[in-house]
Amino acid sequence: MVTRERPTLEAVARRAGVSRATVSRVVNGSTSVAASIREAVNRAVEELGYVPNQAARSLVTQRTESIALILPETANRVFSDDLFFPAIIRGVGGELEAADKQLVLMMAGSAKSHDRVERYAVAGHVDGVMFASMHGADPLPGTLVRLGIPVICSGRPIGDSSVPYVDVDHFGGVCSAVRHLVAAGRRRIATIAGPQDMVAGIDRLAGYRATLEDSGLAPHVVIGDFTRESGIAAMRALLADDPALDAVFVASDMMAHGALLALKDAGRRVPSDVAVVGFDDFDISRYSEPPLTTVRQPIVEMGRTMARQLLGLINGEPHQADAVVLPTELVIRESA
Amino acid sequence: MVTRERPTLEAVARRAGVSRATVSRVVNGSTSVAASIREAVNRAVEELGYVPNQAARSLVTQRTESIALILPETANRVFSDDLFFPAIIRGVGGELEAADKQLVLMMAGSAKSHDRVERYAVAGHVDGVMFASMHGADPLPGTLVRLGIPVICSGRPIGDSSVPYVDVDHFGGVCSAVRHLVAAGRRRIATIAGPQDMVAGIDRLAGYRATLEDSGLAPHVVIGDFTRESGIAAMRALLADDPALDAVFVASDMMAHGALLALKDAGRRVPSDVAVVGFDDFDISRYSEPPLTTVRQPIVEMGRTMARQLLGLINGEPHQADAVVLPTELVIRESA
DNA sequence: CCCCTATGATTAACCGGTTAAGTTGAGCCC
DNA sequence: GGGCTCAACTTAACCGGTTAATCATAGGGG
Repeated sequence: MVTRERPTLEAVARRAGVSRATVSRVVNGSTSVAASIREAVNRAVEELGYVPNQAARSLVTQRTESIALILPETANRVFSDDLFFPAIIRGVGGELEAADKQLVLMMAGSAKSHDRVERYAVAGHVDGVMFASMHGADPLPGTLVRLGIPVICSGRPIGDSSVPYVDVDHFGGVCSAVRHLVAAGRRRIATIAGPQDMVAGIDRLAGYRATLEDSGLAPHVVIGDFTRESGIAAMRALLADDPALDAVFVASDMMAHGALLALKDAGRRVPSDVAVVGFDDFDISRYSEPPLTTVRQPIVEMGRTMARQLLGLINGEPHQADAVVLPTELVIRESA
Repeated sequence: MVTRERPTLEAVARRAGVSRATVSRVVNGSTSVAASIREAVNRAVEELGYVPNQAARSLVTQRTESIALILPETANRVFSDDLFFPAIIRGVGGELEAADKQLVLMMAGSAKSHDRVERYAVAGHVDGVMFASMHGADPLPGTLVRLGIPVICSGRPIGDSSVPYVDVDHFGGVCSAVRHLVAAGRRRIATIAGPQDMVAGIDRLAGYRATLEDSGLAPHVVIGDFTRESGIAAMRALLADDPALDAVFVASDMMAHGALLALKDAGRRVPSDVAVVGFDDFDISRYSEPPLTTVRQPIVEMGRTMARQLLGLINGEPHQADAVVLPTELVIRESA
């Protein structure tokens, strides 16, 4: 493995017959370099195939040109069944690429890796940190903010108002979903809620409760964990509790798919016996049996927005919004 | 944004009453440091909350402790419908975390970003590079290898035998799948193949052709692109060509799901009228209607193996295998 | 008792850039 | 022509580590 000698600034300078400082200025596009010299330097750069050494540059600029995306799950759980993180990565990746920043991916499930993430960020290995969808009241984002590290969360952080975030309008989306069910004449509307240690789970349940109360209907809640399996189990539990239910709002498409399977298994027809509405609008909901009415949340756009906000923070742009909330939208298909 | 002063080696050295060099040796776990001094240094490190500056370290060691994973698709296509990349990331991520290396994610769809990746790797920003599932005969991996940069591909690279890779036994998996169909008495066995600029597409089609020939049956091929939509379209085309076909091997689960939808739409029953076998064993195949018989490939394990092989290369371990091929396995459910 | 060696610490050079401060020289004005 | 300004370049200090070379000290052998 012969890691070939790479040319340094010094080499370029010698070849172009100027000083290191001048080459540096040319490379960084500074003004106040005579056109003739600039050309000579550029030619030397070209001929030698010079590429700046990022480590050396970082050492003095205190910038790494890379940002971390923290996925607060163990590496094993992330991606197992979930289409959320991939979509976030897609949005973030596109935006960072355009800004010529590198994306460093970190999983932070265990307490040990949680530490690792903190040390890594504090050590200045990245210019900023983004947290994707957190559980519970994680103190890490707040800690980093207090240390002066630019941070953005996806999803309003629980219990720490000092951390800027990007989220979607869970509440509003759920309200329009549940109102849709009410308007269709459904009266026994249950819900399969998400985990209650995540904002997405909490807010969607709150939206359900509020709308039901407005309509003078009684709530009927079972909690799931956003997986298809939990959707199946939760649907069975709901049916056991209330065999006469005529609708269910499910807090994620994956669980909704599980619910559809369980309903079919129980001999219920969708939507004639039981109407089903999901939340996410993943591909899968277009192809489920029947196609799923669901609340679309713009996950890729959320990733993009997070990246944009973070880049703004890093560049010290003023008047950065502390929170950005993206709209959700009810997509009506056949299940309700 | 008050990026707080971080303590340096110098500060720790002063506090512990020793030289910088000694602190460096303690931090890097070198032997030949007296226990008493080691303790004093460690205490100082603790008290000051010292974390080494990676840029400074990289500058001298020529190591960055991070490795790149290249996803050779545009940021927009990756993850749109595909569960392959997430699984690779999961495997790679776990293994790298254990080795305390950072994962830098790069999308390399456009020619421009292709360049960017090359420059980035050549600039020594990463200690090694992994390519996930490539299209066509991409020269980049070979280029990097020739420059002395450790590289591993997922999937045998087309047209460049100098690049080490990790792959699965596409051919063997497909053979057992098609033999299973033949053994069940199917005689008009079609296939929906994958893109023919990818090894996964090519090898799976080759396996199909070989097994069919062995059995004295006639092949019937339509090409898809691994998406569900292409599976739907391909299945329709196959049925139009040969309404009497009694089985189809589909080169990916996503396309197989599309095929199931198209078959249902055409009024065919699965498996009684038409048997269907997929390839991948994604979650979705357990829950399709009917559950999908498919060839399981260990994608997460592939990611893990790639990471392990790359780490071996980076550490200059001898006798590194040039190729690792992981086994596939036929998972029989209800569709065939 | 002296010299040699082993052990463990320090000194100082170096990695490859950026940038403040200093130098040079051309152009302008009186 | 001399002094001043200003643009354009060079010099040199610095970022924060690693490590080869060097030095100090204690212990052991003759």
